[in-house]
Amino acid sequence: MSRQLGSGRTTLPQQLAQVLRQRIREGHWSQTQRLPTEAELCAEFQVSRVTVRQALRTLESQGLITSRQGVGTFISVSDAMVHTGLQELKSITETIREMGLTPSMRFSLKKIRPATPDEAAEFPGNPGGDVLELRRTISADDVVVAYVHDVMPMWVFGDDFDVDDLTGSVFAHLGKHTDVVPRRAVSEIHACRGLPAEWAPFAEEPPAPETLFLLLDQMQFDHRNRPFMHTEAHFIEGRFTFMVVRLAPV
Amino acid sequence: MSRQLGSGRTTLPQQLAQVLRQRIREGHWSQTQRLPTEAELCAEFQVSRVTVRQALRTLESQGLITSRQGVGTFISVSDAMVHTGLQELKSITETIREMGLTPSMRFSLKKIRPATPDEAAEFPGNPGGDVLELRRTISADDVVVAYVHDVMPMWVFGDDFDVDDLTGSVFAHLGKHTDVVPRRAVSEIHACRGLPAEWAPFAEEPPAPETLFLLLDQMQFDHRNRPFMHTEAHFIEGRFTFMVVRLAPV
DNA sequence: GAGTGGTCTAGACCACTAA
DNA sequence: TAGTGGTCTAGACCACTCA
Repeated sequence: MSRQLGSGRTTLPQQLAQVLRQRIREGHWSQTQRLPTEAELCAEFQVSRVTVRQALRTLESQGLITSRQGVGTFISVSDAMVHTGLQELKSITETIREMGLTPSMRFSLKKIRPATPDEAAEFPGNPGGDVLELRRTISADDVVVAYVHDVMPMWVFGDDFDVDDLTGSVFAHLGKHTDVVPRRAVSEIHACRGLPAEWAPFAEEPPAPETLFLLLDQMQFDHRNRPFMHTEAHFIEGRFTFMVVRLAPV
Repeated sequence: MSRQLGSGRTTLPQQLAQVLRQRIREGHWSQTQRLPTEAELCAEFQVSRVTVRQALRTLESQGLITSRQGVGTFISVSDAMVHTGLQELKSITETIREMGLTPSMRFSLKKIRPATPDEAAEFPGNPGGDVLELRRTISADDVVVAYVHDVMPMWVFGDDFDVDDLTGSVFAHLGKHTDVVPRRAVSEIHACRGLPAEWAPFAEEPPAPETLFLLLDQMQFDHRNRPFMHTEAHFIEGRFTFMVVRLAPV
């Protein structure tokens, strides 16, 4: 049997990975824990082996499958739990959704202001020199999981931007109203006790002063390699599990 | 000019990435911050474009370069600092060495004992049922940075193993004396206050009870997808900076 | 329009595993 | 020995950037 992949905006390996991920989730191969051979996947989806292998490598880097030379390709998570690893760049709300929870978000600050000297250096080539500062509280199933502070240069939004347009996921807004496509982020990870003092005026449900946090301090870059967003996200330890799939150097 | 890559145990993209990394470090292209075109790299190293692109993708995932369609490929770190990200599987000592520091290690426990029921479930197919338990303190430039607890099934080492053989890096020992090749690891990351109580008999330079740690709790798998090592590493917050390069899904 | 990176193919050969 | 995944090539066409 042969199936037709679409010819849309996404790449073939991306589409194929999506289909295979779906089948794994649905338990298509749960009896044997084994996927079809690469040749069989080529035939079914009418794509080259390189394309199949790239899709499989994506799933492997997500920890879903592993291959053994001379043997085959196997599912490496037995249950339906599909963790999204930190090595993959996704919005926080999307990550929550993939965990099967319902994300929600409350903005406690949306402010356009001049960039500080540090911010001006972080975001070179920002005509006007203004930045948008956000503070928001993110919840999963109505339980607060993170306090997030973002700074973005105003070139991202263009001239006809109204801060009230920004209501839900920042990534979703970017996709709809701008040509900024997030491509990579560089994050530092820290352990941290208590929320920084500067949060005091903004945290509407302030955590206990001794609360432990995982701090993700990250700069995000778009498809043209422009830094477009600096995020400090404080995740309450224990309410959110971070995973990383680490692979040996190619 | 054409250069010959070796034909050794490593793949061509791997070798090419190594050469390019070296050149970046040496500042070959620091004037323009721009690498040769893909076609030029193909010609110089006598490899196909697919090979060149795979090497470039490796460097990109390490945060060293970025490409822009229609323009070129550019160096994305200006100074000689080369961070190794968490998304890459390396031994702790190697990571320390790449930061330009000198790693050292002190074992406070090396013990062969029967596996607990949990451990037996973690390591299926372990004839004899014994595990090697390690507790070690890792230092960088003689400053303690991490407390590490490892459990490994004894099949890893074979029959002629003497615990006294194990003196330095565990990964290095595996490479020399066994056929286990680390391939991937799945890590959970947590923030944590104080060292767990079970460390008390072993921590020779115990940290203050309120010390903040980043805990990496990881299971490592070898090239045949066998789980061979469970590691709980407590890193003292601030003495070690963890970075992750996060990429948008292919 | 010239040149760059982005995507995809068909096919070759090798290394490994298991029967 | 047959079948699997691992590696690599040559070449095609497209999308984007910039002069």
